[in-house]
Amino acid sequence: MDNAARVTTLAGEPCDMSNWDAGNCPVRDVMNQIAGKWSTLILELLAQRPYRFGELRRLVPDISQRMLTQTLRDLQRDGYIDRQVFPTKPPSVEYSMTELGHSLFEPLSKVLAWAGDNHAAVKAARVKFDASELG
Amino acid sequence: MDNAARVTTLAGEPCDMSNWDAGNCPVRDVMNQIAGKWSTLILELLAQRPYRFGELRRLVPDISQRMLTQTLRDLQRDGYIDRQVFPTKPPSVEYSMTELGHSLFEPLSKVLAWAGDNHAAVKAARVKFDASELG
DNA sequence: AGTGCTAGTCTCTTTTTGAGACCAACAACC
DNA sequence: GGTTGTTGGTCTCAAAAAGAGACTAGCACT
Repeated sequence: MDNAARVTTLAGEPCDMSNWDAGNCPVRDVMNQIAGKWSTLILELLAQRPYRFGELRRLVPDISQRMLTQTLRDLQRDGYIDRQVFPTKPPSVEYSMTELGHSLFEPLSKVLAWAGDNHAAVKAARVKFDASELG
Repeated sequence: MDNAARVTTLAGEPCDMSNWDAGNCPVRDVMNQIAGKWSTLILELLAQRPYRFGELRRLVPDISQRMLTQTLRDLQRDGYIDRQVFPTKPPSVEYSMTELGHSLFEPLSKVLAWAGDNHAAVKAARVKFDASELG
């Protein structure tokens, strides 16, 4: 009943906000996975080439095995990466990016590039904000 | 000492992974804010036009006031949005997107558009994954 | 016989998030 | 002049998520 209850997103898709749950709004449903603390990092690595579990763990030193397992499974569930088990001894598991994953990573890499280019500006904004908080 | 300890990101910036903490790696430092559950939603709204606190709360029905306050303060701290207090009675607060915010939103909106375009494919992948889990 | 590698899982603790009450100042209504 | 509503928050407590680290099984190498 709010006259602003219906809003058009920049994606061009109307998004009924009075009925906004995670499964209904594409932005929330898709982004809630990508937005995980480790997801973009893993996607960035797998966009280059396939990696094995242990490699990823070593490349991202401060992720726990538990969260690496979970992040990989979530990304696999959404169709961004593939999991392939090789019957070596001990068995090894290789993760690789799917076509869907690559198509997501194309726009996503632009955001990552922005982050690299504007990291200094963001850090400067933080310093300024924190200084004004003290006064 | 790992021969893969140094990796080049697609952003073109070398990222020393043996020294990878949140403050050192631009991707992690910047993305960890954007990746919040509510951040992209708020950015999407503020990219259209300025909004007041109460408007945002009504537009995103299932965010708690606590998280809206925190998300807005985090986005403001990183320099993406501006907070302006008007001395009306009761005082009103308007949030608007800064230039930095708009420059971030340009690539980010592409990802959001991808989410809208590929929501069906992601949901299909989930159904397939969940089905194969049961078997 | 002992050590190490694989890709995880299980448990416990700490951090983050969510739900909801509470706040002060003023305006409008009755 | 007392009640109600509106503003943009904060505070507390419960629930959910994340981090730390021990533990597993099967096999290879020494």
